[in-house]
Amino acid sequence: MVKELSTEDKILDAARRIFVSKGFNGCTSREIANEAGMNVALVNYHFKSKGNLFDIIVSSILKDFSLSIFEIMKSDMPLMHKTRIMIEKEYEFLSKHPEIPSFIVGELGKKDKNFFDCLQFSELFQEANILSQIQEAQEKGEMIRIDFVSIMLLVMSNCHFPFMAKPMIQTIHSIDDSSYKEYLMIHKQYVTEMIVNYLFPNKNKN
Amino acid sequence: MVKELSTEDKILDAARRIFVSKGFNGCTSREIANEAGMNVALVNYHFKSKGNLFDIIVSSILKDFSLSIFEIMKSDMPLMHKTRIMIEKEYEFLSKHPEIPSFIVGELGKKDKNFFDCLQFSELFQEANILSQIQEAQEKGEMIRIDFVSIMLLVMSNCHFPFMAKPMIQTIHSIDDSSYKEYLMIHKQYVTEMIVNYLFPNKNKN
DNA sequence: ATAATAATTAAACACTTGTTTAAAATAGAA
DNA sequence: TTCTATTTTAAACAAGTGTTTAATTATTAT
Repeated sequence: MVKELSTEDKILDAARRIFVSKGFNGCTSREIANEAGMNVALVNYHFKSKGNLFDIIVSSILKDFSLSIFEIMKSDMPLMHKTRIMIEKEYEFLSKHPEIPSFIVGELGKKDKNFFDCLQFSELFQEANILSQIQEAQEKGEMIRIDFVSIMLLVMSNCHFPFMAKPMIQTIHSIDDSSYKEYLMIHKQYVTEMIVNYLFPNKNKN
Repeated sequence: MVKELSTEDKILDAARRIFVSKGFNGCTSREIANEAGMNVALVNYHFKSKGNLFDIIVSSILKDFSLSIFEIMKSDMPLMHKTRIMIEKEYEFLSKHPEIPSFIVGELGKKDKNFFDCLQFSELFQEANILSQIQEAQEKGEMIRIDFVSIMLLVMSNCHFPFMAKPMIQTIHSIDDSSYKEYLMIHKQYVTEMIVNYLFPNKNKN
């Protein structure tokens, strides 16, 4: 028993698939309508324009993208463990949505509109207890002195880039999609150890 | 005294600027011709088509992109120093061409054609003495056991991503281009220490 | 059932796209 | 100069673009 999606949801699903894989300028309204199995005019009937539809998809993606991270930030875990889990969950999320990093970098960088504003990072940081937790760990000497945004940049660099670099790495290694997934799981271990060792140099070995 | 470029070079320069900042589908032949200060038909007279011009630009960029790295690989330095210099030079190159990482990820990932083939990585690795150097360092216990491509992925992740993430970080930090450049220089230090500490855990502190 | 509203369609609209054509301008060689 | 080949231009071309219109179908409320 397949549950039938509403017309709007069908369009949103199709639009997300196509926008993510081809970009805003790499696809047409008709292509999205066709993927959703319906007429072109319906896309503009339910959503005002192609640009408006794109904005909706982008907000949706950015929301998904930031949700898992902030859930972990808010959680009540020791900072080192939190860092490990953050990397773990990020690889998990990106394994399900591997095109998102390339999409964000490729589509959101060159637009005039700034999509990142809507994320309201600062407020979310305040809400999470992560900032005071970092300060505390640094005062105790458990963590090196480094600002929060740099930490996030280190984590994101090592989580997102391996997914973006897939075409290149696959060419070098001559491996298929399945083998690349395995390769990513090994790389995740390297990344976790590297970052944790760097941020928490005095940690107990176990 | 300004030296006048040839028509073809003027078109190539304009095409590179526009392709890099807007992508293949984000710009038009007329836009490129206009940027070069000439007629549309001239672009197709000197270069067969928009697609052909794009291919030429991509090869040129990929060549620049891989050149500096391979020069360092081939050089006669101890492995740890080589790693430091590689990160240093990569940040230097990307500071001059900050849009290249986003361009490569955004444009080369979704194309049917595989642009990375032409780089012939394997042959270049053989030519450089880096592989045997790594093996030697690992047998001596100076370097952890990790394959070369993973090392490169670690280095590239931490060099390229910070340039791609510029729009996002600037939004979070509310900083201008100049401050972001300073921020990158600090981040480069973090990255260098983190990677070198991880790859060469028994190194002498100085 | 009937009227009113919403959803869907095919067709058309005005505009931009990459590319080509044919004429004009320029340069070089005889 | 005159002839020839190359370079440059304006104009046109067919195809594709996002969007709108007007007519048709489906749904809902009375």
